[in-house]
Amino acid sequence: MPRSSRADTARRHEAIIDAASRLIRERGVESVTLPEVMGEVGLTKGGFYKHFESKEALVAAAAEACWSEEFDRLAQIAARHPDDLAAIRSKFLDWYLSPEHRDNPGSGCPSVLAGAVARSAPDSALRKAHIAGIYKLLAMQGLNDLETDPDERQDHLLSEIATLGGALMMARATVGDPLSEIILSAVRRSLG
Amino acid sequence: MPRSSRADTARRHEAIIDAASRLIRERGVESVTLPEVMGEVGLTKGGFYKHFESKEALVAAAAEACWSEEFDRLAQIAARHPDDLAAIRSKFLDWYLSPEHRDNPGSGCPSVLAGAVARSAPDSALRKAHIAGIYKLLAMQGLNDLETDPDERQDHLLSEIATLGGALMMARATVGDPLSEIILSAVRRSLG
DNA sequence: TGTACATCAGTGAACGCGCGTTCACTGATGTAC
DNA sequence: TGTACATCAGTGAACGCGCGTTCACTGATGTAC
Repeated sequence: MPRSSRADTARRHEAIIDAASRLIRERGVESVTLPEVMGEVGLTKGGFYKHFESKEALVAAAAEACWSEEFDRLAQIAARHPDDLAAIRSKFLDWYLSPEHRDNPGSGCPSVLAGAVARSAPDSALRKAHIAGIYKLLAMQGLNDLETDPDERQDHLLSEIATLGGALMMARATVGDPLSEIILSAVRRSLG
Repeated sequence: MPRSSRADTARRHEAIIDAASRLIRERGVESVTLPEVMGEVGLTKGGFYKHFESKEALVAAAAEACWSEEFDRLAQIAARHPDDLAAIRSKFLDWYLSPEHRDNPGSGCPSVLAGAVARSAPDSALRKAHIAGIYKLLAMQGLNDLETDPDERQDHLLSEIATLGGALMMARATVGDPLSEIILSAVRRSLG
């Protein structure tokens, strides 16, 4: 199967990113292999380098896709509850702290990538993509300029985001034990 | 260098666990290799299997060691402020959300292993060790029997632990950006 | 619209590499008397 | 306390394996006229 049409190539390019984005969230950056990602799209590994410069570049693109998914999800919830910020927040929390989200990291929150980001080089494309994602998330909550000086609303928002990410991580690490569900519902109640 | 004395062997066994525990927290379970761990202790890789059945078994032992370290740290802080629970909590939070802790995962909180735990088999020794660690941490805070029914103190404690883990994870993922320090201090203020 | 040719997405074999694990061997340690 | 022997922690070469990456090649797609 030589040379594909431009449309096919573009479609496959996106499919590679989508597969990587899902697999990486499910099993971790280090455990996902290029042959596996390419196989998922129906291609052989040799062709990978016609799409990306390296595995690192793919991982960064996958992280971006993962953040886009998160923003789409937020936008969808917002569209379902126009002009009702409380309902939007509540529905988002319900989903975030649900067993469904816990059990499906492949289509879940980009926070699952935080460990890999932390271990990546200071100037890695992955790190840049992840930080950009966090800034965009904050901007969507109305936090456009971060202040170094104490600011109650900013402190509260950042804490809440940390709580969500931490709760998801703990719930996933304790799957199989009653603790997992207890964490999800405890945090859900705490966040009101 | 054939056969070592029992004392040397026991000392090396602990050294292997300590090295693994540090390296795994720094770079992730998948990125740490057995030759590397053994080299750290001054041995060759072949000898590893006289100490552990597999890499998996070492990782579980390393997780246990990592939790022990955490409990020692808590005990040390407690010893410095006898009968002053507020001071103990405050000092612990200061340390947990400090740039020093953020920048030294190798000697830091076991929460850094949560991702690997989540991806490990349902009955893995690593998962068991991690869950046992969380239960012991809760017991130290006076939470001996978890309730499925709402309980304000329990909800609050679990949320706080989630917040700490999430904040550490976010701060590490954003190192190099002002956001990292902002997260640490915002969460520190929010937790009072 | 048709023809000639250049482009380049994808193939599949090959590259060097290092992994986790096994194994025959070594020789000081520990044990039995 | 001394001697003879079994034990076993550690060595280093080797195992099969699969990784990320490279490359010569293929032939339909896209372009130029």
